[in-house]
Amino acid sequence: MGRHSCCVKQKLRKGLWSPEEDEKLLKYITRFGVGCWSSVPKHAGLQRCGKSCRLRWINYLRPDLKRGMFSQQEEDLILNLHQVLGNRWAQIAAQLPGRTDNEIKNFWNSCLKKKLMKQGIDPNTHKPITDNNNDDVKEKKIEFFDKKSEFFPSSSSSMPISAAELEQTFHVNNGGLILSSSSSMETGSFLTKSICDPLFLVEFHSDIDPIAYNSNLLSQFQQTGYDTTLPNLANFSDHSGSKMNTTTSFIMNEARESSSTTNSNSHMNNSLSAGFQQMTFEGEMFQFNGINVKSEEGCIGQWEQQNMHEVQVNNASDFNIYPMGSLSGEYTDVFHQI
DNA sequence: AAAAACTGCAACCGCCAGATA
DNA sequence: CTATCTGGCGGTTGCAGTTTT
Repeated sequence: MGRHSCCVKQKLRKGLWSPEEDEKLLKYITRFGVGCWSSVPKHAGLQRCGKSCRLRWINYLRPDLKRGMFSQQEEDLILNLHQVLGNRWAQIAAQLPGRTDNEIKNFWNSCLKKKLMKQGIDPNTHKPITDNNNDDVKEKKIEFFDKKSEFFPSSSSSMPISAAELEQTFHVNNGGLILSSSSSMETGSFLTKSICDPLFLVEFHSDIDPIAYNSNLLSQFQQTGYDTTLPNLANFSDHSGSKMNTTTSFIMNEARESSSTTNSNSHMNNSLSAGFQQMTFEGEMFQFNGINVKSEEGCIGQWEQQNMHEVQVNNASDFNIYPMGSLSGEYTDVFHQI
């Protein structure tokens, strides 16, 4: 009650730190280490409050800070972490070595937030911005900026004619995996679907053997009733931004209870009958969860009674893989014929 | 060239929880 | 048990540099 702010005392300096002040603080911390911040100003000869010293050290002087722009990988990670954690900047920063909560918060507010809004995504919920507030409405469509040539540089002559011709909607309650594009998604229409995933936000890094990853980390979920089938990651890109060149296949866990809304214009034959659904991708370019991929000739994706969805693809470009877990919500699903 | 608007970011503020007297 | 102190956190502000008018 009635507690004074730490900087209330008249003699304490405020505002930007001078190089001299930085030097004093750096010298002191280097020599004595981080301890009681309230005593630091006195011992270091600074006219600052302890809180200010702490902040200056954490956000600027700490030797392990990473400087410069955020990489694409960092940006992707922040987006995914924010989707799970919300504005818990300290927790997000803990996953990004060398970055501070303040830095990430600023980056979010000045850049990422605007980016998402430009894409028609609510930065708070990470869901498409809707015309109404009815949470029961599962299918939301967003029109994106017409920058098709950026995203599909090699197939401009066969661009989608309209969103109506492209979209295929269905609900999924157990997606099993989130695949997210590393570049911003700027064309076409998005549809949302529910997910509940067995893994919790683990990134694949280049130094992780994806096969070992599958076998080791998935085992703990196999008693939970989740179907833990995951893609063969050996041929997928790691998070370094390299591209997948080889033909590969993956199995996508699909809905436990699935329902679909078919669209006769779609290239997919997607039926609700008898619990068996099949999607055919015959050498087509399409997007899967924001990934720009091309299916192999004659490839058939099946969405069967067991709720499995298998698609063979090749020539995917620029994507990252995020297994997410213990998360119920909605995420974007995209199927585009190019 | 000058003023206004915009942007990025460092730093402050107030609140909270845990520790301590 | 209560009051106070301290560190940590997220929201916000204000400044300096840049871009636009």
